[in-house]
Amino acid sequence: MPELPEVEAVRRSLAPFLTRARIADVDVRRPDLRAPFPTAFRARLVGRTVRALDRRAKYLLATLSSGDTLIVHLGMSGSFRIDPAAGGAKAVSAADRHDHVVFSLASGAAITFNDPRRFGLMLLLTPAQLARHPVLSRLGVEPLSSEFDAAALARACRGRKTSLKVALLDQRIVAGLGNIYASEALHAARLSPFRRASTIATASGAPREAARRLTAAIKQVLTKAIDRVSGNYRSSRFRVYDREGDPCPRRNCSGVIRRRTQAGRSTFYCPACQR
DNA sequence: ATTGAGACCTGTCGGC
DNA sequence: TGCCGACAGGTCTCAA
Repeated sequence: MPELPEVEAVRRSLAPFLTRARIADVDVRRPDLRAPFPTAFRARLVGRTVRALDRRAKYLLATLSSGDTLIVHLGMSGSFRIDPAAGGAKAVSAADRHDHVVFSLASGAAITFNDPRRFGLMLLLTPAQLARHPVLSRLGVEPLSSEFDAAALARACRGRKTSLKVALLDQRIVAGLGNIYASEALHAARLSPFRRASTIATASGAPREAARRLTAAIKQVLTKAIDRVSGNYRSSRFRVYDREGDPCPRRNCSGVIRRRTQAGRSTFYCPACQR
């Protein structure tokens, strides 16, 4: 499920339950996610209050009253389930074999982390560690922030010989884009996924027209996706992703969506209107 | 320094 | 029905 829009939707759904909540208990059922669990994980969480729940790229960051930050990455298949558990009558949902961590809150609510593929990650960092931890310090600009503009994208792509699509998946270039929205944004910007990334910038790194279109497309695609995923809106999935063989959804384009592999991942694009 | 390939792990789907 | 390969929304590590 998780690229930036999905992670943001998860953040929004969890925030009302977690913000200012006290953690009453933590049950780690499977500690073997992508990285080993922090030592004393439970001891450092129980009794703490969650001050804020934020997001950076595809990471969720829960700031605790102790000053530590709990970092969660959903990997490919991670999700959270909320059991509001109105006091007493335990209407707790059935346990699943991929329920790996259960956070019990003082309110009686339970927040369960489920992740079949176990590519997810949990870290517990002190403020000093947070400031320099590689998973965060290597991330590029947040695409929905005002810092992200055509100049920033062009600078990041300058001199890059990889394809534009592969560059968009690089979290150092745009933090939070994944395989679906990279394809979607390139289609919206009418840019070929196979172009060299460097072609959106001049030799000195200044933005070309393509960089402006791509920046706007990324912001628009992500913003719409957050609305859709958050359930504010129901629209029908994606314009090109997983639509091989369908007609191009662009008005006045008679192309057909194709699929090709780049860096081991599927890219969906319209050969007629993406240049 | 970049870049691509492979690895991690489980589930699902289509074809035979 | 059962088996098998291909594939899946992510990221890390390693070798060229």
